[in-house]
Amino acid sequence: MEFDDKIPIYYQIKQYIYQEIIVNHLAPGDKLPAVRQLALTLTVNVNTIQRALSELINEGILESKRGRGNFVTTDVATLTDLKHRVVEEQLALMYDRLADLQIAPEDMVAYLTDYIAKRKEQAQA
Amino acid sequence: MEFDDKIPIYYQIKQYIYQEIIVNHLAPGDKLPAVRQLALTLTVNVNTIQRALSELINEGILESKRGRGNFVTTDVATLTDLKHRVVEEQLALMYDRLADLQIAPEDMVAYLTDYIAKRKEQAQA
DNA sequence: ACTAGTGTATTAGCCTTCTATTACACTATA
DNA sequence: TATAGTGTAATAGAAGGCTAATACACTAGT
Repeated sequence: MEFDDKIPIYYQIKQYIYQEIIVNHLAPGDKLPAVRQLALTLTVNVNTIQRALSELINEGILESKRGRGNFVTTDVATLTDLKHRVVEEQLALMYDRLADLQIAPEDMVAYLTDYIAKRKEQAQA
Repeated sequence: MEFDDKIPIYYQIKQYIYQEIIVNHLAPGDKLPAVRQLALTLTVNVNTIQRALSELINEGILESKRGRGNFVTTDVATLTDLKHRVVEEQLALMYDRLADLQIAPEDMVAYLTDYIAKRKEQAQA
């Protein structure tokens, strides 16, 4: 996995796990890989994994069962909240950044449409 | 100015200056505030300002004139490149993040439109 | 020449993040 | 009951970013 060296790795791992849950690669009740395995896979230290997981546990996203593993919460309400929160955060980020660049809301849609067309072209080439 | 504590301050200052140039608060040839003044205004250390500025100088966005000040380059080509680069980077960021969340390109526009509508409502309230 | 305003450089210290290592605690199962 | 698999905790050290303080170098105007 590639990390942005401007943002703490533990923080990027949190966001990655959010993602895995949101796109249902990790379903409610699923067991996560063992911390040592995650550390190998992501080529980071166990402590860094642990830091990310412990925050997710505090947020109620994961549940830790000592000696057995870490599991995605079965509280579905928490997970649907998560999905809404994350998607909206991404939209807000982009909206605010483009607004800072003095792009009007109406124009943002046009910019995005153009950009999507460009990506489609590139994908074909 | 507010900074995101997950991202280096010097880096956020660079982006802020990009912005000021793109929206024409800083025009080609303009003199920037003195480094000590910028440090006061943004409530950071002079060294942090200096780090941001020296990178912008390396990138050809700014020109330093010792004893006189820092100036926006008069090379207009560099500045129009900058604008394209920054806007496209923001779009790419959002596109990739939403793609990671398994939102199809066609749906991104709908999501954005909805979000803009939501912001408009909030603005009125 | 002096002085005020400017950029630049260097040092020391603090904090956070990340790594490496070791140890401990619990669970399941052979 | 031993052992393998799991989470948890604690320490020490390296690296990067930020601050504070001081000093130096150049420019313009008096």
